[in-house]
Amino acid sequence: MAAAEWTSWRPLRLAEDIPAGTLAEQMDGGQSFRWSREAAGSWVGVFGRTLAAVRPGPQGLEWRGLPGATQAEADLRRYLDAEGSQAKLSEALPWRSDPVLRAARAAYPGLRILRQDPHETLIGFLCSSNKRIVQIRVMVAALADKLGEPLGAGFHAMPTWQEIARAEDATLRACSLGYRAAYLRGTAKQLLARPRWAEEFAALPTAALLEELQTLPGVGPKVAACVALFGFGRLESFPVDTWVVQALGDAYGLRGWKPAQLEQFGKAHFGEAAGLAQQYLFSAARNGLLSRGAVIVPTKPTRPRPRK
DNA sequence: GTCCAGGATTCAG
DNA sequence: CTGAATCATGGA
Repeated sequence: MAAAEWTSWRPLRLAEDIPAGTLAEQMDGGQSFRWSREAAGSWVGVFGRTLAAVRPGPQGLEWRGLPGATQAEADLRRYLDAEGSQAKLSEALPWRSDPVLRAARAAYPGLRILRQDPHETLIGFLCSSNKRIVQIRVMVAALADKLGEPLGAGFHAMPTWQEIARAEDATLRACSLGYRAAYLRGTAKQLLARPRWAEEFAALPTAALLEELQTLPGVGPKVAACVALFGFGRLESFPVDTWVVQALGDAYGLRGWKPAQLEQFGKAHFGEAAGLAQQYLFSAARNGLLSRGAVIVPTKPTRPRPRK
């Protein structure tokens, strides 16, 4: 197949700069499963029907896309919150009185919640249960490559519910979905009968949205919270996963609390942008920056010790 | 071989 | 209602 005909790299002006480390965490930190790192330190991925690449440059973030994709820049700007609407929400988080949040926030300055498509977010997190992020990326990539509409340069859009419903069992099995294949099938079957579901869901207040999402097979409290946060822009949504359980247990002394209790704590403690706080904590915990009630500041990259 | 993974569902009590 | 078992798959 032909090599991608990219536009040249161009600056993407952001209200606030994204440091390279934060960009990596934002593109590959479990919000979206559609970005991959290229050799030159850039990130390439698909969101909606837009193919784009981004990289940190000397003057700030740079991007490129396919020629003729006239909406790509506007789409990317919205996707990355280029206008900075989350900046004041982040500023308003209780980081001044909360040393754990302060450290996590300082570790990933400029980290934002990606504004993703509800459909794509739902598919991604339907695949997410009991899987590592790298493995989720493999599943989602296989779904797109085998079932999604070709976008050129070998990239594909996420499959529609119809494309998922029509797929052969063998095709889904080849995506390494395991028991999650039934989640996708079941949700596809329900939402096929409801083509405007995303708009209908978007009109609901957050509590009702979370409830409605959980009527779908494969969607429990945690997946619903992720879809509400990343796909519907509900910044107050507070997903409680294994990393957040660990972070709140270790660094906040909440060991033994059940997920529902931790969710309530998170919403009460962090407020209207609890989901953004959650993402700071999630990233810090997953990268080993929180432990045992203290915030660990790494001095050197830890290297696995040779074992006998 | 064992254990675990951005959990959800089903079943027993 | 709560807690435990089960669910496919791949990597460490």
